Amino acid sequence: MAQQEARQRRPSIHDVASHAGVSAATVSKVLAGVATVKPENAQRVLDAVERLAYRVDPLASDMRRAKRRIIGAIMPEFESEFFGQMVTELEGLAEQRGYTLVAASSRESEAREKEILARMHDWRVAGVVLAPVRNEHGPAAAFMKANGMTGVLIDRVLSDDAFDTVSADSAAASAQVARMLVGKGHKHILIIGLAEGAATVRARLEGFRTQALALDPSIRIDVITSEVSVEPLRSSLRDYFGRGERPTAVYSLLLKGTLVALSEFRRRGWHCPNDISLVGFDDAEWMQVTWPAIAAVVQPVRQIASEAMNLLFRRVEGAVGPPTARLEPCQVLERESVGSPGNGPHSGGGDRQ
Amino acid sequence: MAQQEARQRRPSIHDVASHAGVSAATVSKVLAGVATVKPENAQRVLDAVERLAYRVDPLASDMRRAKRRIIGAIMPEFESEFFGQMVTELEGLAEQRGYTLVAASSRESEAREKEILARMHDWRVAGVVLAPVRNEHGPAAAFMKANGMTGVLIDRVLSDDAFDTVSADSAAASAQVARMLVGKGHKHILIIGLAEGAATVRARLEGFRTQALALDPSIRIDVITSEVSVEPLRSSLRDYFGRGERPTAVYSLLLKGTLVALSEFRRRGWHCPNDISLVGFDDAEWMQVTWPAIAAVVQPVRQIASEAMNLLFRRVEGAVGPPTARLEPCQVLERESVGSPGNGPHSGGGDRQ
DNA sequence: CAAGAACGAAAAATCGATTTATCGATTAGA
DNA sequence: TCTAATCGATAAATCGATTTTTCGTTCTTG
Repeated sequence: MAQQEARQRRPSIHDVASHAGVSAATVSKVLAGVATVKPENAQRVLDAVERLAYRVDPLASDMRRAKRRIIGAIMPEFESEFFGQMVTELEGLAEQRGYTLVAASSRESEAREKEILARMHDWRVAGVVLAPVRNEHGPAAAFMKANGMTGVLIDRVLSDDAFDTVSADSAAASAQVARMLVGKGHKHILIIGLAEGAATVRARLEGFRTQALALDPSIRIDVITSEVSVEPLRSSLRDYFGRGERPTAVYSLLLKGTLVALSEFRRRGWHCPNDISLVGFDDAEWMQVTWPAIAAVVQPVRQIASEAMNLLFRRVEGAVGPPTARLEPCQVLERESVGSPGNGPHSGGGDRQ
Repeated sequence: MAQQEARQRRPSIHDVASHAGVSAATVSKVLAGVATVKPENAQRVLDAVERLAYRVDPLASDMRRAKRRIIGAIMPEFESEFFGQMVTELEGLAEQRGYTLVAASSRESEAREKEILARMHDWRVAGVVLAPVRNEHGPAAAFMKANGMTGVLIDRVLSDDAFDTVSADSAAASAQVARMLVGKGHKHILIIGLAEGAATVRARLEGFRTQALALDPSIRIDVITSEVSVEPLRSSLRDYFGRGERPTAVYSLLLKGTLVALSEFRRRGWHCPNDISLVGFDDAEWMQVTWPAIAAVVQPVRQIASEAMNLLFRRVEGAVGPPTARLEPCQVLERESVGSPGNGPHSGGGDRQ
């Protein structure tokens, strides 16, 4: 009977206190490592904790303090490798500091983003890592500002006047892609992307354009973007190729664009890199096992996550001062999907590494 | 000053009460929709709630009840599409019921899995959706049992004597793959997988073997598995091909195996499906844009998630009775990576759809 | 030896809600 | 008319911790 009861209800701090013959306050102090406890009593508390298998209730523990030991994370999606890794990293980092990470997906919707933020505000999270759907000027960031929440913005942001930001150095990476493509002799390059109204996309675009034109002013750069989803992008691309445009290389500013480009190449029977070269922003595991392997810009997920958490906890602990805007360097992987133009179309598939 | 204070401290139920000229208990009742409140007072409460922009603190609200409105989800990883989608689905489902989902990654470690579970127990979660690293007999499930937690096991499980289970019907899907491959005339098939000690893997293996042998008793089925990680699998596969084994088709029991197989094919310059056919368990977006598109078994993520949550909440609400073991049907996508054997090796790369 | 500092621990207040017990006023029944 | 039942609302207990306040000893020190 007693056993069953013990199995049912978790022991509280008072159970430990009575078993140890001290008050609840003393138990709390021992567990918090406060020195003003007689060693003898401390030992008895520890024994009782051991015997009852007592563990503090984080929810009750968080009740009293204004900032709870919870960190919120909002990602546009969980399905991609990038955000999946990001959540994993953030989770580990929060855990290391004794915090619990609550992650939610905005599913690429700004309305949902704001709702999630409101829920997290209800939970009185100590801080939020927000990867906005569009950019730092969305309603979510405004909500955070209006409610005095502490947070860090990552990924699709450049800089903000209220929050620290951390993102990949898109412009530098794009410039490197430009050097690679122009260096290979490409003179007509197509860039595809989802505009998202995002400063990041513009940075990628301008980073590329500036560098490419600096290297070769006569270069032709076409741009196809879509405001909303990937499907319009797909049809625009189809139209573009349909009316006879023949760039020798395509640079996709985002992963989904890379998939779209590949599937359009498929439709037309074009092979990389003989018929056309391809580079994509964002790496994925499959890109190195396909034939050809796809050249990609690798975003420094770990660095972004770690830097974001550092900045966030600095603010959580009360640091003041103007917000910082960090850019973490990317790595550009040159793989088989990039070659020199003019090898002639359909020159056979025998190009191995 | 007062404004700043108001901006700093969130209004509590007592603030609402005093603004409405009633007691906190009345506010609580109005918000809970209890009928024993004078309409006039209810209106005043609602007005005060509106004016102060009051929102219930879920943490305080959950304090009193034994089961909090939190659902825990433990996945082996977040990086793959399958588990990413799974978390997204579970999150939405929990949200619909007014619960908060706390997701954590066990990072393929049983030790971590148990630790996470202990943390969730500390949080007094109402229930847990656990996708175990190995199977239903691991230490995590034992912990749940020992502590009387309510939960549902998904994915790498078949059935359990304590918890409801939901997983894809691996055996049936594998049988379908067998019909596909045998029907195409394959007589020497290699199966690769990570054993994981998992009943699911065995189900996939046996489902295939049974069906294949039933259709053609003379068929040769080789099996390569690795207990721990993918790297041993890769070297085993390399050895296998190295010593001259030439199956005409490979069936990978898991996504990572599909990637390994593809990269080995690459190394040897083999093309699908002319040199060898390939089918993988688990679909991914990229599989339909590569050349060739990779045939795959699609797991019914939404159905698994939805069924798991239904079962879980039934238990949370107190349903008793023997645990059920659900198997959700998969879909097998026959794509270009599967062909008939004997088209001869290296017959050129011109095989388009 | 008495007054005060120092120490350790218990008692009580607190966090923000929910729920139970209590209480006052109105209405019904005898 | 007096008691009992009913209704609506408030006060108080509760959840499980933490933190502040209070209190009783012991140890100094003048």
